[in-house]
Amino acid sequence: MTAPYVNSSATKARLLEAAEALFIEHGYEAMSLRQITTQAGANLAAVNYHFGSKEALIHELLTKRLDRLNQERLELLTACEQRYGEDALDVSVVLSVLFVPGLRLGRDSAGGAASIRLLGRVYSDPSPFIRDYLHDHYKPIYGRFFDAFARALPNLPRNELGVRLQFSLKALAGVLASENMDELVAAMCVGEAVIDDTLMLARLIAFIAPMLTTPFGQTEQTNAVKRVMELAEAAATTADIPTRREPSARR
Amino acid sequence: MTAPYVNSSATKARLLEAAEALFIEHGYEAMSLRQITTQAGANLAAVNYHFGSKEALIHELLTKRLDRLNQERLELLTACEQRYGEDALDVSVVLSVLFVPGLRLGRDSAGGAASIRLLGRVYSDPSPFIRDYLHDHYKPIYGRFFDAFARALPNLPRNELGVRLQFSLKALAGVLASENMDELVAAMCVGEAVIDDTLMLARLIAFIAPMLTTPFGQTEQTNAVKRVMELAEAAATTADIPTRREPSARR
DNA sequence: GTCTATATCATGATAGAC
DNA sequence: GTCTATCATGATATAGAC
Repeated sequence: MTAPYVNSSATKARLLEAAEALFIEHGYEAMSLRQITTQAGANLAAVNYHFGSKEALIHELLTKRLDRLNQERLELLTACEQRYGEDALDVSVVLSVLFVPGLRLGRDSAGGAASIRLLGRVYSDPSPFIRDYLHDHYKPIYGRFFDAFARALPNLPRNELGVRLQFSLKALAGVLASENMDELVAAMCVGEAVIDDTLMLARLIAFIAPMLTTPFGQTEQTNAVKRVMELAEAAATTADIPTRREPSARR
Repeated sequence: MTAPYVNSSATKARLLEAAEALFIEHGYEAMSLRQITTQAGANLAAVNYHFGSKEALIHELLTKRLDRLNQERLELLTACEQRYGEDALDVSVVLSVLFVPGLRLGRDSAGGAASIRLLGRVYSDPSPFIRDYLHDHYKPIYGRFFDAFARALPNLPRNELGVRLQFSLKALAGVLASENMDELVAAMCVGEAVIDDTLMLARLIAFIAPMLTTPFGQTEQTNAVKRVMELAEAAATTADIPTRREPSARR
């Protein structure tokens, strides 16, 4: 019911399809109207006729995908809270709520697993147009999920949670944007009986969750950094002045 | 001694400086020769005269920075192994060895903290030219650090270590590429007496290390994913067909 | 409504005067 | 070494034929 876009010609749909593939492959700046139209078997001017501009095309493309994605995320979070209780959700569950709709998005698309890379592209595309779009369209759900994480991590100050969320999201963006996600996923699940979506998401969450849940103190890391810094300083000085005897060494 | 580049005119140095700033700010594709030359106060043809092409300019820029950076990383790793013993290095120390030279790189550059963003740009730039460059110039040090991590994590199979390293590096790239690294770092260190490099690196390592050290099993995450998936399926079916009883779903 | 042809602009690169 | 002038190419966007 409710076909995705009703008032569109076949070429318009093909343009969206081609644009999505090229966006995933090359990013916003690097994809040209020529590539889009030739890959869609349409005329060069087709994009401007059907959408008005390149930006408008991408905007429609992202809106069609991400707005629905975020809507599903919100509904799923509400459903989880109603089912299990607001304060009973742990970090893994909230992360699942964020990731499961992304997987479902990839399911009904042509690309399949490639649609997850669409998310990675969007998160990491350097074009300001894409950044602004993300900023605007993620604001509404950010606060909602922030609260969910805050309840799952009651001992974490809100400042700290904000920082960790920022880090986690950027780290996730880096992971999703990778060229060879498929190989990574395959290698990730080596030795497992079946490579299904559940396992893949579980591994991804097992990878991201520790960034949020790891305890506070970093005295161990501070000591490590200090020791290495001392060695680096020593090496830098002895590199210029070779007449030195200490075992600190210069290579 | 041995000045970095001896046979260069002043304008060539200014071109490199301007190119670096623009590369950090906008990335490879988005920076134009016109921007570079005007910002350097040079003529439009200056880049092609001094370097031969835009690619050659970036290549020289990156080589000047990253090759030295990686060299310092290798030397520092060797120094650490000699000082503390090959099998005594833990994950935090090896990560420190990777990060400390990056910080020193930023120290003597004009940009200061901006030079860390140079690394982020390089890691996340979508241009194939940059990707190829990274691939070629990081191969030599990858094996060396892989072995170091393998000794620090003796219970981790090599397959698994490879996957986790790939993930960690991509996550790090996502973090470093962020537009607002400065704010993040500031927020990251809120409540601390002094915001120095040591503390910043310690926090970064405390953030990255858990991805490598977190124990194996993900049954908890698998359960979370399964529960959320069930709710998602249920929501999807009831949304379209309110009169349905089976939980198997049709989409 | 759709596509052909074209306009306008910016890019990287080159040739040649000085 | 540096500059001006120019090239060929590819970018987005528009006018107008059918």
